[in-house]
Amino acid sequence: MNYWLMKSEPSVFGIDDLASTPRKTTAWDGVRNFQVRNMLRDQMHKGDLAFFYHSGCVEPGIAGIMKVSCAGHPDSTAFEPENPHFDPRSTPAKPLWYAVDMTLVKRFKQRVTLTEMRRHAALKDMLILRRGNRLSITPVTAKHWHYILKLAVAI
DNA sequence: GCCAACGTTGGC
DNA sequence: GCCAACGTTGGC
Repeated sequence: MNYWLMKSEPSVFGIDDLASTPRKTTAWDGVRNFQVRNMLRDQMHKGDLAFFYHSGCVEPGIAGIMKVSCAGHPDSTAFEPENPHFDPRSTPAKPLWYAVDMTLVKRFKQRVTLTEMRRHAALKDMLILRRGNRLSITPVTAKHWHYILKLAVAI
């Protein structure tokens, strides 16, 4: 059982969008970074939990929890010429890019903001807090996961 | 809108 | 294989 943090810009797709999606489930597709591709393809397993992180907005932070409802599968948006994520290097026979399906577990009543996370020494090693980190998905340790859950309740 | 960080591309 | 140029991310 692994824990993850997954970024999305709420102006594109936020946690409220996921909540209003049928079965509260979406394909987490369009990732075009090889490091993240490897996590999607090889390391994210059904049942893993992930924080839904809002980036590129007024108050960046963790908005809630999702779970992996389907492990890595070829990202079909790469096959669609009309899709902005189209990549001719990827074919159904030899897929280059992968996606997972994510299902909403819960929305936090109050979000754990980036500012709040920075205030806690216990979280200082989190990849998301590291300067210049741009990976849209990062692994989260069990220790950090549970610490943030407590923050989410306490705030 | 600015800028740091960093991945990708392509010429050599 | 090197490295400059370029594009993207994302906090501020």
